[in-house]
Amino acid sequence: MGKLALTPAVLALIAERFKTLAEPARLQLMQCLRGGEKTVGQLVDDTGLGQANVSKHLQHLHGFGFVRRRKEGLFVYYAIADVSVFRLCDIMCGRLEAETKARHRLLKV
Amino acid sequence: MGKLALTPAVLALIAERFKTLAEPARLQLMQCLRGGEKTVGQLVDDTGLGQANVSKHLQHLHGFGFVRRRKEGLFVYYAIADVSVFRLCDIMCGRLEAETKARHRLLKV
DNA sequence: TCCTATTATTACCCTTCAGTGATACACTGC
DNA sequence: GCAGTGTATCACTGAAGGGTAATAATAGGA
Repeated sequence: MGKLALTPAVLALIAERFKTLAEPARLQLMQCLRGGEKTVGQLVDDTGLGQANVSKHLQHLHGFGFVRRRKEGLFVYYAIADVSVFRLCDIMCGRLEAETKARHRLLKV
Repeated sequence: MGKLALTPAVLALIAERFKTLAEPARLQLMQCLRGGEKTVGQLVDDTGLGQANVSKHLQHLHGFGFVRRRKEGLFVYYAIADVSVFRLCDIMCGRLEAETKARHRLLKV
């Protein structure tokens, strides 16, 4: 594993960050930002979520360093701050596929 | 990214799995299982969590394929079913360290 | 069979948090 | 200044879920 000792305190920090990704709305926002930086309004339109809701989720993502923000006039542009998120999702997708295959095996046997 | 299309439905499934890891108690259990399979009682002793609590978390982890179980007499042995969890934690640890460094830079500048 | 040990389940309390409408704040142009 | 637009915050509600004590289910031994 990494260099950090996985004390309960560190595990709590890690859990906190997993929790940030454990929300469909936030994953949807990250997904929308894959194409490049976007304003809050664009994200509201693209996701169909409420404006207050999007703003709150963006604060959350920003607080944990998943996105960065850039203010330009009236608009605030948000962008992915760290591509590691997609590696995380990749691994989870791999698990999903493995689960599906396992279910298929169970049904066939 | 992976081969799966990241539709809202798939994102919900991914979020569900992140949520499973978004709990210090469950991470602690996984961490305890790194040394090899253990009984519920051993996990209760090692973590200091309540028996009902541990059992519930194990059901949760098992439901999403993070651990596997083997019954032997009175005891039930649980073990890690998929090492990808540790890759996920590794990435999160990397993010943690990056955050710490960023904070240091902010304090020094 | 009865007793004991291990694990799972139930019922409950309580906290956390997503979603929302209203409102406040920030910026631009008139 | 004022009006209008984009974003953030506040206050509130309802649902989801963790922790726990009590109880049930399961297995082994006397």
